[in-house]
Amino acid sequence: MRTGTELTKRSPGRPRGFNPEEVLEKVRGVFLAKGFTGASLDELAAAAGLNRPSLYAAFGDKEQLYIATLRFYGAKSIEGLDAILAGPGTIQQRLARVYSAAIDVYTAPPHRPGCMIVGTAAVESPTYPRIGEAAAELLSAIEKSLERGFAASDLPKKPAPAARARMAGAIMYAIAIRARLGAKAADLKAFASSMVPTICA
Amino acid sequence: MRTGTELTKRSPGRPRGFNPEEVLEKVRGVFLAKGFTGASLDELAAAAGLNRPSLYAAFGDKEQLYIATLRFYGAKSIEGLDAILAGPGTIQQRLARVYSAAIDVYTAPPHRPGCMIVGTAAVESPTYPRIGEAAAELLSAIEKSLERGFAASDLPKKPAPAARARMAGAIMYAIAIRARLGAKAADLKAFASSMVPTICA
DNA sequence: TTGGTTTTATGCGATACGGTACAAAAATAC
DNA sequence: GTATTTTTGTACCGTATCGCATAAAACCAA
Repeated sequence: MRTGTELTKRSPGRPRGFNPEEVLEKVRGVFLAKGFTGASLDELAAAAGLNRPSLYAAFGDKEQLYIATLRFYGAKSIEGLDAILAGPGTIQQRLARVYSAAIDVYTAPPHRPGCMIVGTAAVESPTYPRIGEAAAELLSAIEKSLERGFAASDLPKKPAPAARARMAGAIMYAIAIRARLGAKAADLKAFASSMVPTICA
Repeated sequence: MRTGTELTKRSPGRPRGFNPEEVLEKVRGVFLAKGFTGASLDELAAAAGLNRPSLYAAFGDKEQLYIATLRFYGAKSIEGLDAILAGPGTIQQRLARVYSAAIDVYTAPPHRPGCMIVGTAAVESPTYPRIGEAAAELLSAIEKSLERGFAASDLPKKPAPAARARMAGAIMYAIAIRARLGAKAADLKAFASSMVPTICA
């Protein structure tokens, strides 16, 4: 590849040996399994395939790294949510697909991690308010996505799409909690299926 | 007081200088605010008003102390739940009272701690399976209590009381999460009020 | 080649943590 | 009173932790 075709302007000095987004994805697994306080920088650096000073230089301290990971994970999740809600089928079918996909992720072996926001960020909120704020923003964004889905559906406008979204979000968070506490995917899917008609009533 | 009137038979050796249940109550505040991993034995011992060896002798290691606290807290919560559900009024009124009381506790200053099970136990489940098991048992007991309330009500038997209880529990867990992430009590109460008719439909 | 700049890698250093050993204290049993 | 038993308090040990200091490595510019 010729230099002129490269869009990324290379700054002087030694280039990074890693892609920041790939690092966030690898680090996410550790935070998701162990939580913010339970994850050590050694584990995080090992999972990312680099050493602590590199992590530190790229993302700042552990709290900043966690928040960056949380936001990255949240953005990806909302993309997936929007994609399913914009897909084919009735709103009931799409909502059921949202829950099914979420439950598959939440109950993935070996850790049944649930959701990173609900399962790991919430506990830190009193001690690390910035984590709590970021998590609250993400839950709000998730409910906004659901609200768009309901608003674009043919459901009656009472209850309001925002009210349906709060309810649908609440069911999602509860599923995430129960998944992390060991609930079986089949039970969670049965519960979700039973809730879809109620949310869409 | 004469020795004969004392029901508790004193065993030989120096008596304890503390009441175990009172210690669990004091320790609960630290676990609730900081979580299991985030709470240090120094903080826990200081909150309990005793020193680490005494804590250790009475309750075992930190994990056992946390689980004892969690079970104690859960039992107290379920007592309160049963009491409200056995009180006067329609099931709708009683359920609304349950949520209102929970929200008052969940949003108490200064930490807005939410629920200990949802807010602090869930995160530890992958790393400390016994904590996860204890937490799952408590959620199950909470839903059993709700189920008893619905079964004893005059609501139609379809949906089944157990299904109503799962839904009511899910709403409770979601409220606990949002409380810990900073949601205002008024917003949570409005949400809970909007859900009561749906749960009791 | 020489100099400037940024990223790596090793390693350190101070602290905090969980858990326990050990001796003093406070009660009962004889 | 003496012995026994249990709890209490201090002090300690080994380890894990976070964050950084320092120097080598890898790139660009001239």
